[in-house]
Amino acid sequence: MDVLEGLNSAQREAVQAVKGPVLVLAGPGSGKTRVLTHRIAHLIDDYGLRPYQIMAVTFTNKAAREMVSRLEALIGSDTSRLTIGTFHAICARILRREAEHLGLSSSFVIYDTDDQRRLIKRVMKDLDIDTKQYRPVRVHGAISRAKNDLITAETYQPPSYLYEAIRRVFERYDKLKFENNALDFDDLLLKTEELFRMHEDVRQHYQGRYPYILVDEFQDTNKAQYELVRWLAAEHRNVFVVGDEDQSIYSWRGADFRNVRRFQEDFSDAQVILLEQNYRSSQTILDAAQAVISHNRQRTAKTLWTDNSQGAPIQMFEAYDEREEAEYVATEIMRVAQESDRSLSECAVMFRTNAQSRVLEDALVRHGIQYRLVGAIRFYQRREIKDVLAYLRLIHNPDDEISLLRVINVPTRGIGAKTVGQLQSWAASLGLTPGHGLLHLSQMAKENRLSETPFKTRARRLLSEFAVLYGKLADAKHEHSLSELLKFTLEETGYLTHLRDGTEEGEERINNVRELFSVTDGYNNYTPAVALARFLEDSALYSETDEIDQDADAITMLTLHSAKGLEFDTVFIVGMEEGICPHSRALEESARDGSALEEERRLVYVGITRAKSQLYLIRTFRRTLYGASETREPSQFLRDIPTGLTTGNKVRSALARRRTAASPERSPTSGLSGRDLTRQRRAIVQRARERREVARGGGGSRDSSEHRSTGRVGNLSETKPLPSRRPVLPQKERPVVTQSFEPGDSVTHHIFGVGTVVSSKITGEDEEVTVAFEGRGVKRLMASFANLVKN
DNA sequence: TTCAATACAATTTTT
DNA sequence: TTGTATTGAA
Repeated sequence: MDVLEGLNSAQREAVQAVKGPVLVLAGPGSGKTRVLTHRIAHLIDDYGLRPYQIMAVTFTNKAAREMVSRLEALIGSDTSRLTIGTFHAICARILRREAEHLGLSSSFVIYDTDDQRRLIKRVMKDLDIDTKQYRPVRVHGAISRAKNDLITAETYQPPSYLYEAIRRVFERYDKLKFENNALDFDDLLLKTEELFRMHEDVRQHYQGRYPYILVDEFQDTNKAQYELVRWLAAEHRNVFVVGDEDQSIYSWRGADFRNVRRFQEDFSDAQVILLEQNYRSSQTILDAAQAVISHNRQRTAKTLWTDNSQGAPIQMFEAYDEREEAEYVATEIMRVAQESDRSLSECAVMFRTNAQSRVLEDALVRHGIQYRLVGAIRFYQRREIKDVLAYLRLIHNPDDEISLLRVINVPTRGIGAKTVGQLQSWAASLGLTPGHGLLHLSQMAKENRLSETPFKTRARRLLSEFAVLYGKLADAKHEHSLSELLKFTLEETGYLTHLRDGTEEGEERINNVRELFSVTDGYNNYTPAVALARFLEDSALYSETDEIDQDADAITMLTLHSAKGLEFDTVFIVGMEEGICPHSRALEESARDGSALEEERRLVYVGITRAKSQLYLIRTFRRTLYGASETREPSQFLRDIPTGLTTGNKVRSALARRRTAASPERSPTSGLSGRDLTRQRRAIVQRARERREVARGGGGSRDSSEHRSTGRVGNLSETKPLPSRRPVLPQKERPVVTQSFEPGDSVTHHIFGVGTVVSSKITGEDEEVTVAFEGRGVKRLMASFANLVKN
């Protein structure tokens, strides 16, 4: 198949510019992903490159996966040798291979934001730095930003004496992290850059290995990433970067769209190709987007154009308050869906802050509209998942103190701060990390040498019990498959029992943990040790931001940030008010420096350009924020849009608004006082939520797809369960409880062997069985997990 | 050590 | 208003 077929001339040019540096400036909806995949296909099919000579960097794992599948459809040849991934994933791989050059162990774990903050807090406590004056979050931000700029603890120059404390934290944080055999997200980039800079032979190896490099979303690279690209491309200079300054919305994470300019300076012979034809939006929408973004000063002007028709005017609406706003969105969605016979999946509601989603959810539930909330609480950030992962990480890497501290008293074992402190100093006195100290302790316990330790009776007992438990888990990693290890860990630690607190939330947490098995099952082909390492790596770098299932008949609710890269037929942007969009923080900052406001404008630009044919820009007259209700001003960005492109501009009088808000057709419960109305509505939402619970929990198939993914999915009905939204691995059937156990029953467990049932009780959907195993002690097991067989 | 009361702060989040 | 982190009593 001809990979050039169906491409316009600019796209074609970009695909065929094989040699030398190329910069593609790609407007929204201009087919840049298409260009990237077709270019790779061209390199392989027509140019005769081997897949392993190409490195393609994307910004999310999801984008990488998408590119692979598109590519496979395009060329059908083997893509497994291609290097496609995020900077972080590619760097992690390189670092593990080259660990020895940096004095690292290749089994390092990767600390996420949460781990980083915990460690920073600890460091601040150690250094006796006031966490009120210096917020750990801020300190972390400062350190992370420095690292993104390739600044290390040694080269960090405190901008004022206030920052001297931060420098000290930075130094100790890095040192401790090293002792924990861990790297944080930022280190992955920083250390790889260091590797290339300090080790010429290594650098040459990778330069030779990857003569062709492609980078997507180049406007969102930070300095570290920029330098990495520079090192890699220095030899062959076949570097192809794609970006759009106008869509740079992550500067607060260290991204610097000026890298686009920098690229043109550093590679002065770069071909610059503009993709200006928009295939996505109506003329009206494109015009509005251009009108908004043209007010930014720091940008290269572009001439976006489209062959698409003028399309419908942009619908403006001022609601009385956020409830009416939500109500309006819900009724409009129903109207649009009915009139145009479109799937709900063609609709999206976007907002600046996550806090805005709640009222919307309520309205959608009331109207029975199915929705998907992107990026609520991410699966891997859930407490229960992080706890379990911390156990596995500790099993993998005993030096990981952050993980140890996380789990040492979860479930509560009576090991508090004081005992932990004793353990730390005892281990330190032996020259061990606390994790290795525990392993040592477990050995001593076996040899009856606990009296040689300084711990007092209670602490000695509790600590040694935990040490023995940990020793057992650590031993188990060599024998069992990953899923078995996970199961063993859950059983031995009693973690699931700990979660089962009788609340529905507890059940949900248990289900989440169970969901982990569907992931670990995918690693069972590897040898145990490799499986554990791979799994930890993948889970650290994997975020299922939005496994958006395009087919599900549900609308999508998401922040403007997470909307980047997506498109919808109809888009609602709510909260178009000063203080929300642009956000008040940005307004404060822009008093000193206009760039914060420019980024807010880009955010709106991104939002607008997601829409294909219909756009709604909605604001309120009055809104309750942090418990206080205040009148609001329309967003300044609305003024940028010519009135000729819009409709519904009339602002009704305050009186009329109030009447609308309480009008009979909107409120079936009219006649009630405001408070009663609220109560009534709450009851309705509550009932709808309960129905949802029933739909998910009760009866036949226990598809828990809505828990598995990042976001929540609302309004699941019995008849239409959403398909699984975690495409990573196929879901395995959970063992169903088919037996019930009586005290005295003799049972067999595949790890613990033969035992006798002591007691059994039905809890929720499961059965909790207490069994005395011969020589292995008394265990409490979940019947659905344990696969107990009656003898 | 644990749990409940209280204080406090509050964007955005590709890794 | 809401969620989380810290503090103080049992």
